[in-house]
Amino acid sequence: MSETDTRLRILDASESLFVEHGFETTSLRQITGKAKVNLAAVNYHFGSKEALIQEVFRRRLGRLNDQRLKELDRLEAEAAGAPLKPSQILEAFFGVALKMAADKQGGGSAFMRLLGRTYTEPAEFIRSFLAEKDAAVVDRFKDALLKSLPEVPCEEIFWRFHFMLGAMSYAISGADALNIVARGSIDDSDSEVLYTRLMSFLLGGLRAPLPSLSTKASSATIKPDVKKTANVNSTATRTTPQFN
Amino acid sequence: MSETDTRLRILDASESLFVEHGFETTSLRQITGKAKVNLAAVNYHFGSKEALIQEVFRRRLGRLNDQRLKELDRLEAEAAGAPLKPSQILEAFFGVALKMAADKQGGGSAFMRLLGRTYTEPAEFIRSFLAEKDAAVVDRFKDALLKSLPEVPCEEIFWRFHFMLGAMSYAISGADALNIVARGSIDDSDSEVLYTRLMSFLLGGLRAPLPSLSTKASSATIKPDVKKTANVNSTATRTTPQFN
DNA sequence: GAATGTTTCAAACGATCGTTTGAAACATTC
DNA sequence: GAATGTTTCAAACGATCGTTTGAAACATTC
Repeated sequence: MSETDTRLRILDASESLFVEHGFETTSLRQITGKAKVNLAAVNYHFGSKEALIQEVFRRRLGRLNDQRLKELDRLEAEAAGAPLKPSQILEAFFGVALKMAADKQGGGSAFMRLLGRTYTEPAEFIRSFLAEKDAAVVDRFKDALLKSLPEVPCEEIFWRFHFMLGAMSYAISGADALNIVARGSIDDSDSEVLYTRLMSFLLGGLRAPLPSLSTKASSATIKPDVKKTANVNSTATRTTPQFN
Repeated sequence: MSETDTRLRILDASESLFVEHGFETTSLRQITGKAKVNLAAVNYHFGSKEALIQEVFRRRLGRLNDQRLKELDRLEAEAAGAPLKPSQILEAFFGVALKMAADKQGGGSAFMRLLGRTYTEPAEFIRSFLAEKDAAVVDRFKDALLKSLPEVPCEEIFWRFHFMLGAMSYAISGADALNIVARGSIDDSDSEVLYTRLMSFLLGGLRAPLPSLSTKASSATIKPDVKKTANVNSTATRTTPQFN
């Protein structure tokens, strides 16, 4: 068994066990048992459990974000300076992720389920590690969105990006929970269908009318009825009446 | 120290520690230390750590879902049989939740951050416990949405509901992660602003054009460009061109 | 082929976990 | 106010955790 073989076996076993049971509940003995390697191998090859967790993410996150940037580069080169359509940007960011999530054989499927819920992970070192790896990519996509939707304030872009991440997270990892509530009537086996479903939803949310944010907000009260129609779309005029 | 006092101190301490560190990482010694009660008090009053976790949820989830149903009842009584507007339904479901999340003094704030990420919790007993408590409420709201958006298939409603839950989860628990990426430029202190932001996004997503789902989908391939425009809105005709 | 470096292995380390115990303290009942 | 029931307390239980150890096995170097 070569060095890399042992390393890979540990990484693969860790990944699938983390998806199934989480970081804390998964013990090194479970991991080394599944990987069929000696218990001490984890500390020998990775140094610690914490470093192993980071390596599980580093391995896949690099490729995911590289693909995202490559796709964005391609689109921007094609557009030759013109702003991209929102749907193109979302497809580059979320499409690449869902494609990885759908790739059962490459092993990316399990990883994406793990990634989805890790943004809300309580453990500080994981969250900040993840955010650090993503910062550059998010910057590029945020800029593209700002260019694509010039009427939308930067802060609003950030928030909607964040909301979209949440929707994607649940889309990937959530069919289990959804099915308990839906009493088994949900089928998430078809990743293409899930992709088109999610993309419609995300586009609708991203291009929703801007909320009217009163400049001097009384922070305690919530006024659900106050809302103003604003045009969010840059490539055409939206004159649709609002149905709030 | 009365019985209920000890119980309450344990529940409150658990809740805030669970938010901060998660279920598995929080030890009973941390909890009883923070609550200033004896270690054995947890097993005496709750039976086990698992039962304590369930009680933390039971305590607040009941009230949350009761309020949601009460609000829906009120709206439906007002409408007198007519279908509600999608925005009304969302406000009853998500508005009540965000109101609880914004209520710093009542302690609901911490709980909602916890709840948001618990739907993707790996531990089976937590997920199924949660789904069981929510099933009745989700049923009622799903029915209201189906009535409100008769053109939308039931399965699509389920998925969009699920996506919205994800967005809400990130909205409530996610400003930390968002701020690392956004380099501290995000302010989530104003809950009213967050509410209007999220509601715009959710409504946009819920009323997005239906995706065209090819009846015989090749489950491996993803075709991001195939998409059809469909009218989702029930209360008026949407003739907006699509900008995909 | 001896020497050196790398990887594996079984066993043990100290620490911490959730839970249990039995006595003491306290409250309630009659 | 004795008896009974409830709650608190310090201490210990066995189990499991991540990590370390030192020898053995294996691979590579010269």
